Amino acid sequence: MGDILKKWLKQTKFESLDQEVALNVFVTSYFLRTKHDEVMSKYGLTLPQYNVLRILKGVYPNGHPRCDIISRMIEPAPDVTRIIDRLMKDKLVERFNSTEDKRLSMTRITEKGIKLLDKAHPEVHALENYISSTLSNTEKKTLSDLLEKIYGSEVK
Amino acid sequence: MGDILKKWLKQTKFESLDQEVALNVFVTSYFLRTKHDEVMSKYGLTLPQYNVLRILKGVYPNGHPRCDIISRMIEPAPDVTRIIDRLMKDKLVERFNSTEDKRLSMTRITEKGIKLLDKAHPEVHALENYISSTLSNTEKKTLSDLLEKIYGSEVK
DNA sequence: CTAATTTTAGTGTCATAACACGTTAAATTA
DNA sequence: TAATTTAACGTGTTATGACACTAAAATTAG
Repeated sequence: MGDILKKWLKQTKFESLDQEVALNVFVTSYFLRTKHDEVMSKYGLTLPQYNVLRILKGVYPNGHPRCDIISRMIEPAPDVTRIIDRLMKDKLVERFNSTEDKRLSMTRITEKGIKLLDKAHPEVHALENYISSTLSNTEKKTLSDLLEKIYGSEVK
Repeated sequence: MGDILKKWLKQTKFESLDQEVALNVFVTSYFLRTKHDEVMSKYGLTLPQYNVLRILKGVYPNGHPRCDIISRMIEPAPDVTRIIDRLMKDKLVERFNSTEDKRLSMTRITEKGIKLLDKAHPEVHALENYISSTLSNTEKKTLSDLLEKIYGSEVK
């Protein structure tokens, strides 16, 4: 029980089962995040940049106001303005103003941005499928259910 | 299935079950990390700082060389030197040189550092127990096992 | 219909993180 | 034993993140 986690952290024991679960979530997340990050950096993207592009691709050819982008991110970043600035510099997204609500700064992914995502897609997919090699379908569903229980109480 | 995750990300569907699991790990991690971070900031600590202190407390009254600290961290930080610098400034840790291996820069937690951890401990504990309210003991073990399967293949 | 409040973005500043390089000491090899 | 390789740190630089503040537009309250 927990031998793999112990090896990772080079610890011999944990304070509680709850601590062990929490640590396992952190370590797994770090593990997958790092792998994901390595893939994206091959395409010149940081993880937050990739996430913004992914969100924008979902509504293409429409755009999203900044606030919407933040609320859809896995890890909401306070500094989306500058993330978009950098994506703009690479011409992966473009900005335009909403006519209905003049406060809104809309961002749309460009053709170039979509092409980049498409190019990276197989590798991202392969990474997600990496999980396949270790878990059965039933296990994946169980895992998802258990994780959702943890943060579910605070999702409205 | 996955309704909670869909709400969090304001998405209506996922590409695959594997993607869903990965996203769930990320979201759960973000959720717990943020809560953890909020607790630690009350005590003037960042998450990496807390982790370094926690590791050093484990070997007190001995110290650890920098490289050992990194390898025991949940999220190995490349910049541990400066993290330690800041902890030094607050007199929460102290440095000394190893006599056996003169390359090693050893760090030891101070009394003040231990006192700070002890003070924060109940709240950290409460946070870990937060998971208790949503999962049974059996579920916690299942969850830990499944998570370890994901990253286990690369732990030696 | 006006004034106060809320929402949304952007900017300036400071702290932190990431990355590459240089230095020293230990370990290994010739 | 000398030369080379490896390991461990620290530092300088650049990029990114966090946070507070400002401005503009929309919404709500009176």
